[in-house]
Amino acid sequence: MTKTQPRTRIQEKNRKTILDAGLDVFSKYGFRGSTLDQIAEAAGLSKPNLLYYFPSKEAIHVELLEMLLDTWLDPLREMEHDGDPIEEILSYVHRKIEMSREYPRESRLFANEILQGAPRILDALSDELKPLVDEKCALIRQWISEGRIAEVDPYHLIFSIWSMTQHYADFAVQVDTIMEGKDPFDGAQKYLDYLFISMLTPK
Amino acid sequence: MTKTQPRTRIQEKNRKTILDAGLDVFSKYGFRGSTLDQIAEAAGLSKPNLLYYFPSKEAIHVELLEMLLDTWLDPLREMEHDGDPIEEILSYVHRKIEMSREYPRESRLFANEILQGAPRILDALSDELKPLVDEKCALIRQWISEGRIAEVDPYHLIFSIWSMTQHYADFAVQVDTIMEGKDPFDGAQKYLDYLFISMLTPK
DNA sequence: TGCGTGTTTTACCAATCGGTCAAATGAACG
DNA sequence: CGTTCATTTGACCGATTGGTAAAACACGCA
Repeated sequence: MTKTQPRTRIQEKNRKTILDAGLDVFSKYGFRGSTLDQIAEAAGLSKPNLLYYFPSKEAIHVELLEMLLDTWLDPLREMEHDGDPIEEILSYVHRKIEMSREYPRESRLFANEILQGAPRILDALSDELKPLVDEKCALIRQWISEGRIAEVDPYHLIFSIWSMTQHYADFAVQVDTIMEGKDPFDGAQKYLDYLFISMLTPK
Repeated sequence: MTKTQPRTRIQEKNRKTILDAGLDVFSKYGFRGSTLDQIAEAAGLSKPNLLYYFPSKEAIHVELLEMLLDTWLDPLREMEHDGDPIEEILSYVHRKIEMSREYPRESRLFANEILQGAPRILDALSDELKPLVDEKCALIRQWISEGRIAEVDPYHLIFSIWSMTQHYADFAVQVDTIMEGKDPFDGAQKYLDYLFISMLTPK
């Protein structure tokens, strides 16, 4: 089960180059719509050279998805019982916004995979994502029962955080067309803060 | 500039069948990831037969996008100056939710196009979508200046409506995995009502 | 210098891609 | 019936697809 480690410095570098190029292409066109030639050109390598480092197109995609899932759920994991509930939720929103700003390609890669029916990630959604979401929803319900936040459906609360934050990465072209040059992220953070404070502060 | 009308009943029927099959395939795999063979099989027709009704793969895609845009903006157009601002906004949210429930494929087709950089729709975004959004944002600002809704950024307000409502169509696989069988739309509507009333009701 | 290992390229393959064409079929009508 | 036009099909095309094989190259090291 241990992953084969790159042995040389050049292998490490070229694998990273290929994965970065693959992220560029896959995040735009999805798995089926992407070609090895595109990835090869983006990486500045020849197509057979790609296949020297990865056994197949799918292997590149799978490795990208695995790397993605590893880090994608971290922000949610960090939402914990300790502090003030609303601050915990706002921090989670901030982390998600920051990820959309810093890693928009990863967000789009995920969106593309889900749009295509999540063929290579569905098991991970059931085995990793769902239990984590269930756990955090139980935490949110506890906050509600303690009267520390307003009574909202925790699942839809999480969906709304995901959708609004990832929207700025996944639909960046549309957002940029409408906002015309202005950076959307600062305004988004202020808006989302206000939104969740309004909704979650107990009456 | 007038569109060539189908002349016979059988043409009308087959064109509809092809467009429906194209919507199935394109909404899942995007333009580049979809093949004429897939569409032909989904339509129950032979590939050359498809090309008897449409000149090319792209022509099918373009016609789908044009049909989509025609109806996609209607819910926003209906948001008007007349009634109570919060009711107007909630009605818009309801219409958007209903479109995600009734036409999830159209939502995913749009999402795929935007993810791929909107190559066939970017002009329409600038020429049709942006002016409409600008107009409605001016309306929202007027409501704010009249003190009838809380002071929120109208652009991010619209983005948040789009993202949260379309999320239930675009990420249906993920939502279903987490909600396990339960219909998400009823809960979504209740949640979104509460969210926007909380946020928009003037203090 | 030569040797072995790791890396890259050239040439190539079968399968699939979007699309064409001409022939075959179907249906309406006198 | 025969004619005409709309429809469907099978055979095919060049380009592109993911992937392979083997030779060429690069480099460290004795």
